[in-house]
Amino acid sequence: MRSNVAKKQHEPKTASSAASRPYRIEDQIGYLLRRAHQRASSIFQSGIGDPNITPTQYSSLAKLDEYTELSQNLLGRLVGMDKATMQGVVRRLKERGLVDSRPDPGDARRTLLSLTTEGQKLVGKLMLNGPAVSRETLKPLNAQEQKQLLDLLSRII
Amino acid sequence: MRSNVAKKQHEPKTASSAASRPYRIEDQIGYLLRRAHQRASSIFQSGIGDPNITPTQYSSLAKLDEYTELSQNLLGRLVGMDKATMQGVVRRLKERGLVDSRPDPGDARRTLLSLTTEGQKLVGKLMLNGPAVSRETLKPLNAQEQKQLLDLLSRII
DNA sequence: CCCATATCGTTCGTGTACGTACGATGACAC
DNA sequence: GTGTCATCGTACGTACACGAACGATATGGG
Repeated sequence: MRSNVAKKQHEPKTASSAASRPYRIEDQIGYLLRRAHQRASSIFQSGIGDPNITPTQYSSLAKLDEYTELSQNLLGRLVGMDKATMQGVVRRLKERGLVDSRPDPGDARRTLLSLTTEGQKLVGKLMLNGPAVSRETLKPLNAQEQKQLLDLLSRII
Repeated sequence: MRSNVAKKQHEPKTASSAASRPYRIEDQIGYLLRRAHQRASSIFQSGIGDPNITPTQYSSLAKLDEYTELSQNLLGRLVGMDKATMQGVVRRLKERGLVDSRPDPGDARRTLLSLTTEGQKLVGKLMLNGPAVSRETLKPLNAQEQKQLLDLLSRII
């Protein structure tokens, strides 16, 4: 017992002074979020039904389906994307003919975005797969844990 | 009660058949992970002590600090990065003089990576701020919830 | 020994994601 | 009205993340 204290003279790198656990990258929230997000994206890509649609594109299409018409800036706020990022996402969706735009008659700064007929058809199809993608991502957890995780995540956003 | 059934002929978009809740993007695990990861990255960037070090670079440096010398491929596996991604991360770290490399004497395919003196000094400084970054990210939750979240996340990776 | 197979690192292309800076427009105070 | 300030969309640069393809090197079976 006493020798235990004596040995402390040369602490290993991973030692934890005080009561806090050792600081390990693998236990940090940022690291875990990055890894979990990677896995979720991978499952999304293989399960949503169109390998060319990314998660951010999907959420943008879904929001446009919900609201019919939105300014680019507002859409960005609704799906949590920087306006510069939004610009690239919208450009690609327009290039593919999934989204259309027209100037806002009441505010010359704004561009109003909406789904094309093709965009509506696609998002309708993809949203059928949405629940299965979420289910697969959460599969390692039981029902209560799944709910807990969603709740905890939404509270740290 | 009976009229309720009759009305079902024209369900709104957000209707949920059966017992499942309506499918909303904001409640999906992938969406929440993306947003949470965004916030964590933002807190990291402003709190780690060097705005030019990214989360992936930080975890790479920390792992090299732990293992002294690693092949690029193995480092990538340890920090959960694609080898193509790893290549870019390592290139930038070498350009900044934080990481050094030498050919593996026993296997000509491998490159052994290690921290330079400057890299060691920097990672030592940054790791002092690591706990505060994690604490800030988890601040909206109490101690038990924080533990739960880390546990749930590690189980879906 | 030699060939098939696997691994390692690189390169290229695409798509997020963000910071910064810029011009154009709108809103408001004066 | 005119000037100031905020907002909207754009442009550019950097960094992650992944798939695909490639050359070089190891390795195991025959």
